[in-house]
Amino acid sequence: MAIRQRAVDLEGKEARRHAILDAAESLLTRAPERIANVAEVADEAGLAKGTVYLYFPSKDELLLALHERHVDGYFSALIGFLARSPAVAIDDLLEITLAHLAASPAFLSLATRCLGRMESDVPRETARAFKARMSERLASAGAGLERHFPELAPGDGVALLRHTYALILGLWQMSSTNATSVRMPGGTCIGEAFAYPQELARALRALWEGSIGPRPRSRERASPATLA
Amino acid sequence: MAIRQRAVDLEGKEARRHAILDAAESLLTRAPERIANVAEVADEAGLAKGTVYLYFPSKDELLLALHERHVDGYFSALIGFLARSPAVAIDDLLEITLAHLAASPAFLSLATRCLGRMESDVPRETARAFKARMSERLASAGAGLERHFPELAPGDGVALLRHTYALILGLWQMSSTNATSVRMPGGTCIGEAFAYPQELARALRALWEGSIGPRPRSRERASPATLA
Amino acid sequence: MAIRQRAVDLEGKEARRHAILDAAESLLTRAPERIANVAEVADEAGLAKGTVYLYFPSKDELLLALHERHVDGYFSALIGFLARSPAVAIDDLLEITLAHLAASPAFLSLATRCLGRMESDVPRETARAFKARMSERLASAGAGLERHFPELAPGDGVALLRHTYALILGLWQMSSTNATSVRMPGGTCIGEAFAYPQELARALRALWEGSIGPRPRSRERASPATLA
Amino acid sequence: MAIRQRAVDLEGKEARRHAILDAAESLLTRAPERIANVAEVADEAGLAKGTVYLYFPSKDELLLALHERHVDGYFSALIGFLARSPAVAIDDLLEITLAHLAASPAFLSLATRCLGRMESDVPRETARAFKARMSERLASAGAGLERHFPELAPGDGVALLRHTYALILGLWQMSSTNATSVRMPGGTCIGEAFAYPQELARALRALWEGSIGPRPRSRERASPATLA
DNA sequence: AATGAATGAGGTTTCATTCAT
DNA sequence: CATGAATGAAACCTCATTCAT
Repeated sequence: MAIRQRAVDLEGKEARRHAILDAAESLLTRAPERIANVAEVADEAGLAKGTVYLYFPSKDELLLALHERHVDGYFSALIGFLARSPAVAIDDLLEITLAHLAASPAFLSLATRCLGRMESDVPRETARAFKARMSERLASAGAGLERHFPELAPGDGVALLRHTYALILGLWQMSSTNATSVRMPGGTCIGEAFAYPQELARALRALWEGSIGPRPRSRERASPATLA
Repeated sequence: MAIRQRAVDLEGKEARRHAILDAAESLLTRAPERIANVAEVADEAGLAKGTVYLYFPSKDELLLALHERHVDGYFSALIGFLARSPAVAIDDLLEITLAHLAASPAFLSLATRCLGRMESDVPRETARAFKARMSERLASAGAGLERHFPELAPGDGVALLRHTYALILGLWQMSSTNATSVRMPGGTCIGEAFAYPQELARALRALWEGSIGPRPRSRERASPATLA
Repeated sequence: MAIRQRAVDLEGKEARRHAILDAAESLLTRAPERIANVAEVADEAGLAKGTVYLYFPSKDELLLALHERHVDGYFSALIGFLARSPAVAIDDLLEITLAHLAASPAFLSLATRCLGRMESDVPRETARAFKARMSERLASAGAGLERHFPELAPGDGVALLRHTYALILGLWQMSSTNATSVRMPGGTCIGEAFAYPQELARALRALWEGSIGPRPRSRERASPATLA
Repeated sequence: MAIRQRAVDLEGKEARRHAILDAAESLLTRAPERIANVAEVADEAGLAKGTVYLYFPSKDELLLALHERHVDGYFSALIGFLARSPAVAIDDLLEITLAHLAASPAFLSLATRCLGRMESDVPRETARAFKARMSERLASAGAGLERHFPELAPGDGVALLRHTYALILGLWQMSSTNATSVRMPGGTCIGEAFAYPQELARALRALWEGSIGPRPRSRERASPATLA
């Protein structure tokens, strides 16, 4: 009974934690050019400002947790797919990636900001813990990758995923100029800018082919799904 | 806090602008975990706070200008090297890249923060202008690259450089946790982290080989110069 | 700088709002030659700077609110008197006016500064709202005036009050030269200046007689109460 | 020769002084919602910032000098008219007044701001000197007025003018809500606001009639010239 | 546990004025 | 005389965090 009560409480706590993250995500998606303050997040979650601090030790940790939820979703999908599928092609991974970015419009924008803040404002220990969890995910997904691609020596899978994620991030930061979403109008380039999804597809294919050797492009997915 | 000399002519003004950037850079290098405020920068430059605002319209623009100076230095070196050299190997480019990062310890840290701020705080027009200048540099260096690598179709050079720079950035952000410099003690990994220079070399080589085909490694530069 | 008590209910909040205005008024009265900054006001109220901003959106609005409290007091007294008294003589109104100015030494000085700022710095909408509330008060008091003076056609009461207030303001501005209060030593003129209360009495009497016809001076109030 | 040279210099100085005032006036008229800074004034006058300080000891004194030029123009016109005309009617004075305000759109706006600043920021002595000069003008014009209106006892003319000017000022401050000019569209009232020229005419007539007795309205000038 | 009032450090920017050239 | 670069005081406001209720 006491245990059950505690479980209920824990469940309730976790649910509220997620509600707060949902609120932050919602605000971030709705107004991507700015980062909401704690009062707004609390308000959006239907809570008082102080309550947020019962669930997150600081605003930075809240944002980091939201970012981590994004990352988690992405890697879960990746790991799940690798576990499920008998055969995996590069384009499959690309598709999953782009689909995820389209589904979480705030992902890269938040990632960029979180990483920017981690450069200075986030406490060392917090950042370390975050990196550690990130490593675990990478290791897990990397192992899955290695199962499918015999070309990959042990450890090469993690590295490849690391490079992949680095490209996803870095390319976004070069393309986004207060860009609100990854949606591209018809996939066309405007001016000097470039279309993020197309460019990412291109870069990742080069990276992967350079890592595991040239792959024949799967015919039916010749052009990657346009985002959004 | 007396001025050393008034900047009367255009030349002197440019010199003072650079002196302010030098001051900012110096502070950034000395204390990488925080970003100095304008008063500190002014002080470091031996000027008054208001004087800084004669040369930069805002603190953000000051930081962006410093970042741009870094970028400029890197791409100038790249372009210069491509123009000078009869033959260019992948390892040459890698070496230049790593050398530059080692010479500007604040480069990637600042880049990360600038990009983080550009996601929200920097005025749209400022960010746009920055991206435009960045594009020019990329285009110039990309053209140089295409002259050396006949495998590259027109436009592929710029894209490759873009991907390169994206990797440099993204990988840094995955590795740095309040890391102060790219210096690595003996090149060994500590804990979950990974050695940035080695990892970057590996990733770039994959990217480049995936883009322009496999290259034999030049023998005399088998291992990239360790950063310092 | 500890708080005395938290303002939890609406009543307490209103009280705190007034406490802040009291603090501002106190500072203004004590040092009329300067306008305190927000930190000083907060300090005087025993609050933190930020707390002031919980009650007033900006410093200008704080000052305007104080000014409005002055105006409100004056017009309330006027309206109350008009409602209470069976018969009203010009000298009664004059007396109320002068008494109020004496009781609020900061009134006209603040009014002058507020109006000066409204000419430029105050946001259009703020100024508009202020004027609207001012109009209401004038209308209310004007109606009361019309009830007592049958000579006044509908609408003439408001106009007369408007002119009255204009004279009060304008004459103050011509007389005050860093004058701290309306107190005059013995009512005598010094140098080129003139005695504000006497001059105001004279001007208002002319205005009113020009508006509602000549009135016999009430004998027992031949000379207006000297201000103190 | 030396004298002539000096005279030329003095003339030149005076001319430049006026050029600076012209510049300030021009800016004030062009953008009435803000007060230009010294750099802008200097720029508009085709001079350097520092040069302005060779002709005016401070910005406040510059503004005050401009304001005084306005006042001077108004009283000169008044005095001139009183000296020239064999007979003077109230409407004549009203017309001159309104014409002047229309010709100097920045007059009252600047006056309001100057008086607001004099309440605190202007040095006591500067303000005193300004008031003294103002008194002289009033005395001179007041004497002229007394010559035309035998109803006025000695000293009453000055007082009447003082009250007149006070009404002009005070009424303006009650009407202007960032109003840019005294121009009124067709003389109609909008909302709670009132038309400054009409209201001023009404108030001044009441004041004057209360001071010198009822006057028959001159027939041909039944309605005062609309401003603009 | 929840609230939201209070805190106050923290940083940016403006601009009148000075003074070296 | 003229310049305009340099100064630096002055003031505002935000918002993450704390803590009394």
